[in-house]
Amino acid sequence: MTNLELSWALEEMGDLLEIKGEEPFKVRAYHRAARALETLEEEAAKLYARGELEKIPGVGKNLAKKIAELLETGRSTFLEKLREEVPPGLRDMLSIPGLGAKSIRTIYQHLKITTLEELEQAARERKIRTLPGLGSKTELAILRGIDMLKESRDKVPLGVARPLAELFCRQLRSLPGVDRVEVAGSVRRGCPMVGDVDILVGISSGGDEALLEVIEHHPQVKEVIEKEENHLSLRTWTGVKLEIFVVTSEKFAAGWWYLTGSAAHREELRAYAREAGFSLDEAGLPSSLEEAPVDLSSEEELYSRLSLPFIAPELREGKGEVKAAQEGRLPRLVTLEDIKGDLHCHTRYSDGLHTIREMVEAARARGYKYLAITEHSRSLAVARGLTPEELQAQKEEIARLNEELSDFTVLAGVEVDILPDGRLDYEDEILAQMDLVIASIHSGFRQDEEQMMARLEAALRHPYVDILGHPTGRMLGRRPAYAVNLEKLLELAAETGTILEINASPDRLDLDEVAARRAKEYGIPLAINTDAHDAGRLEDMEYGLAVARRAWLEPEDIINTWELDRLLKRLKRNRHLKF
DNA sequence: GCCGTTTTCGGCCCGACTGTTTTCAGTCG
Repeated sequence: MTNLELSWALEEMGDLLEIKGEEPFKVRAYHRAARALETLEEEAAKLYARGELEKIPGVGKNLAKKIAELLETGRSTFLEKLREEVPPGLRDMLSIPGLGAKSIRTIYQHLKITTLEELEQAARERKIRTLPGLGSKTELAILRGIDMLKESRDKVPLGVARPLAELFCRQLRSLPGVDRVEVAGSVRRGCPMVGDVDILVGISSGGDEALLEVIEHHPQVKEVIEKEENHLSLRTWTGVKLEIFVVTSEKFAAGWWYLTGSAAHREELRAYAREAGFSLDEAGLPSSLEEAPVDLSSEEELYSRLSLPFIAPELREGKGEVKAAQEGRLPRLVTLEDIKGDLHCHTRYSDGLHTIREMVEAARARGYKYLAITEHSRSLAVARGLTPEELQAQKEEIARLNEELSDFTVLAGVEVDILPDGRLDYEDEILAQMDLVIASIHSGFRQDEEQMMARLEAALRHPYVDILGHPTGRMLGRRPAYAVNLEKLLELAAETGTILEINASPDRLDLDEVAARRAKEYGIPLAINTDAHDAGRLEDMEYGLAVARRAWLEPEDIINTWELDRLLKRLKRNRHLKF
């Protein structure tokens, strides 16, 4: 049994114990051990063979025994007993924001509901509000939560799908007879949530079954869903559906275009081609992977045969990109090479993992010219928000570091909380001394639109707030956006000159592409920030870029593509200064 | 449940917000 499977088993035990009403610290012990197993470098089976299971942090005598049983028999009597006591369907309900173990127990005891479907029906029939301790707000939260879960059902975040796709591509490339391997589909288009991962393999001679067999037995593969001569459909242990297609190399270019999609883009392009008098065969537009023509050298050629410039995969959504290409209005999309710095990250001062120096070194290694350190403010106690004194100390450390560095600038920033009443979590005098201020909402998510907008408006009108962080507060598949009126927010940002963030963390991607494109129409500058809590996560910039590119944004629209002095001049706080 | 002793028991992150009820329990970050 793999570490991941062990981790899932412990996770499920923890969840079921929680619903059962076990004491929170016991529940946490299971969850902590599950996380430890998930991130464990070595296979637990090897540790077990050496009698060293208890060396795993968070694993003691009891859990070691349960893990040992799982490793030996592939089953757990404890888990099976728990499943008998607690209907496993209740677990899904834990993912509904605002609904916890106690409420789930109440619902189960009174209504005998065990699945999300039954729960949704009960909520629609207004039965939840009749239960003790539950009311109409909880009922609404349930309906909203189930809606959100439905949207992300059978989908994984790009942050999971893309690394997995790249892993399989690397391994496929190393196989004999393979000329070329590329990611296609929604991963290539940079979609924030992905249903399946499409990979195209180009081989020198037809139908190599041995090739697909190797992949079938890859350790990441849990099951084979479907197997044909030139197509393999798999599910990985992490629940991702993988579609691998094999074509001969001369069909690769057309096949790659076809498989990248989207269906809407293919249709838009076909319609254009028909109208412009091209025959589709001549143009090389396949209507299936099998029909991919053999005489196409690249996607660029496909577009140029239609007298069009290359259309980047992120734009291929059938949202006017073909017409724009025809009229020469395609954007010059922002790329990683354009990015000169990151304006939102955390260090050990608050809830980050690394020191300022370590973060700065990582940013320099990426070729950046500047990095803003932006810790949490006092009220966010769980994230060890900084006191004014700690903030001052950090500012001094940053100043010392800047003296050392000749080719790089560290900005002393802060991510200040917008409190539920609209005030900011630091005094103005403190904010005035910072190089850069991000304001974000981390509490009071359930306020109604009026309260929320009043709060956001107060922050945007604040003279020292430069950037609004993760503007809608959504967490992909986990938490819906708070009650924000987007149009009003954009109007306010435009009016007050406040920069809006595209938070690049793959858990957030907030603003999303629709809002970001609207922001551009308003002339609002955007910042793509990773919000990195460790040095490695600075790499999340690529996910923010995917959003920006899908939003048709150009380097000019993104302030962290600008040189530092230009960026600083643009900040609200500096507009009165002369440089 | 685990862990580290103050070594076999007590602390473990804990305060704030929300909804429900009417003084507090449940949930969350």
